[in-house]
Amino acid sequence: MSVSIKDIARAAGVSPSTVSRALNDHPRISQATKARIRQLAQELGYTPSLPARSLVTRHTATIGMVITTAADPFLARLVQGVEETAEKNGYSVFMSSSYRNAERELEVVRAFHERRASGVIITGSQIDDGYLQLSSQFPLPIVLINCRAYPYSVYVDKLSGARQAVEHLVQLGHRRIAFIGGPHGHRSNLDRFAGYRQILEENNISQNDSLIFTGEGTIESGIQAARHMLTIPQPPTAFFCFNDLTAIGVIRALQQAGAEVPRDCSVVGFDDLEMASHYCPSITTVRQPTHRLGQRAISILLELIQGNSNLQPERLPAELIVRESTGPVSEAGLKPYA
Amino acid sequence: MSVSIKDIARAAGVSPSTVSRALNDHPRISQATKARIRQLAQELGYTPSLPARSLVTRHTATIGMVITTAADPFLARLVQGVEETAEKNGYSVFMSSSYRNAERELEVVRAFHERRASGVIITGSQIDDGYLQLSSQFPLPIVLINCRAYPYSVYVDKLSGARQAVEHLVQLGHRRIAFIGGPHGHRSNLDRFAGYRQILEENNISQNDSLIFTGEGTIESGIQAARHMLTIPQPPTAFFCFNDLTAIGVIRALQQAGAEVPRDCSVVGFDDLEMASHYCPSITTVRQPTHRLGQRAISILLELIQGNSNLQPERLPAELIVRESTGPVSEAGLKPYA
DNA sequence: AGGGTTTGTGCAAACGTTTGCATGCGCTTC
DNA sequence: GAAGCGCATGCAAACGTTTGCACAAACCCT
Repeated sequence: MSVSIKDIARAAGVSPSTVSRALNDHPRISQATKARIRQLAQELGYTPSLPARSLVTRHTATIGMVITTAADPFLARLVQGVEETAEKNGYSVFMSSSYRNAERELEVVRAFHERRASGVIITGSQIDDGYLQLSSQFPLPIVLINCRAYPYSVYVDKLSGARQAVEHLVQLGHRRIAFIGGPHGHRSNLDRFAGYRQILEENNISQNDSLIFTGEGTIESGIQAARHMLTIPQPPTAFFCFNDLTAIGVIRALQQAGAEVPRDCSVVGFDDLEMASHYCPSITTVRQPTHRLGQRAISILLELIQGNSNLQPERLPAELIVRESTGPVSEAGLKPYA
Repeated sequence: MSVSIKDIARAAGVSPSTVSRALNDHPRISQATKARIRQLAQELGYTPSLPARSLVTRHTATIGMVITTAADPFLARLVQGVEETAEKNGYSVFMSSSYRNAERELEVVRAFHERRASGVIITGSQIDDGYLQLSSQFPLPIVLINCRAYPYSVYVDKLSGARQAVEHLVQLGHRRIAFIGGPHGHRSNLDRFAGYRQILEENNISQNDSLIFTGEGTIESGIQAARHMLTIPQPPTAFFCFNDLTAIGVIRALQQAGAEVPRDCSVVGFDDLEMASHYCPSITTVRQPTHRLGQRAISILLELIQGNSNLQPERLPAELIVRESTGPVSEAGLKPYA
């Protein structure tokens, strides 16, 4: 249907190869012919067919990106970081969502490979280093974000982020600090928990299992966590949450129970969503360098595409952002319901 | 680099066409051969090349989706709606972001066309019905979301949504209702404003220009709007906001100024972000049927792809969700600063 | 036993590009 | 004025697939 190089050739009275060369600015085509052909291409509304071209050049100039879901605030600057560098190197970036579903994730990677994408960047992978086994099925470069078990990856040092967050609470005088975790077994959750435990230990605070809660990283599960913590005999004076959504849920539930944050209880989130700085109270949180994360991911992928496979997981630092949701431990604190 | 149909043919001692037919389950290939070839394809890690196939079938099974930015909460269910129906019909959906930049939007559409996508769905278009002029440059089906000036589109009836919202405020007794608009000149903004004016008029409330504010649809601009409204002699008793982010900004600024929502002032948003139901107070807002919006957009696109061009813009209803941020008008109300 | 049908496979063209090589032409150079 | 050269262009193969047509072998029916 679309107009092809042959149509232009016919209209210009030259061969298809001349048209191709003219459009690619080949030195051995006369200026006159180039001008004429370009004019014609313009008039006929010609757009080259990348599939056809890629067949011979073996290059699609396409990067696939697997995201969890289109509305994840974590993606905003990350995708931007990827796109900026990709564009500079002549690649286009296309996204497709996995919904954190392993089957679907593989389906998406397969879709990219079928289209012969030059490489793939994956966030929130459910497969993780399983890709090492799948390399014959997916013989294209893959870079993972926040999976340090896979050799081609960038990850944020969440252990250090968690340490900073909990240390901040300890320095404010808190000793009964709840840990509201995320989906069970996830590495990023383990890192946060490890940081939490390390700081408690370093400060000779004994770990109290009733202060550990396994959530899902949603507002809803934050609400549940806080409500649960209000039922135990000695409620915590501070919450260290898996992410900002959880923190929002916690704050919400505490406020509904009549408590004030941070007067009666401190809350720390993780991620630094845009919302975190605008919530009421604004939320103390751990920021991941998402833009840089994207930049590094695409850089590693480009290296991989160029054949350099001598790479290691790259670590990026996390940063504590102190805002209004944390304050000195209070004497009153939370009153348990019952 | 990748293994091709020819490699399998060589290994199986048959011709490439037999391999192709075997893999496509052609009826005239013996079961024995099919089994042997499939086995081989599996072992060699063969994945068909869609670019090559599409060249002859003239079908890429690919839908492009232009989004504003990967983190727009508006996209969550919309993309899902698109993907579900697309998948059922054998298409994959890929997204790329325009950042609300006209130049970049065209670049993305061009990228999809170069890759011979079967069609494109665009949200937040800066070009709008300009695509009618560009149809020779982009001879592929395009469906716009929320642009009713373009014949192939689905849009939400924001006029009605705005009317419901403002009427709700009027029924609560409010008469000094501020309108905090979005980016100037946008159609969706005009609709909201029209609904606002209609309801005022129908209730014999004279329009007061000092209660009109042009914002940008961000939290920040909501903050500015509210701060400004606190400086005028007779502050509003209610805010009708362009979107939920603006509403959050407004609420935030009011609270910082010592006011309580909804006791001293009511606030209505637009969009029903997940956050809206979890903010404190939870936000009365207008919900767009985003999932349905996506479903209808892809359905129209599929029609278009099948050659049915006898279509009209389709309208979907908006729905008012009443929550905590609105209440009866108070006697005290907001006190102007100065 | 001979014609017809069915069954399984291969040949070759085509899709829209790119690109190495060949070719034809006009110009310079001795 | 012939040889050589550079310039502009065309021919044809190739990329990985699909598919109409041809073909050969095996089967069936009378």
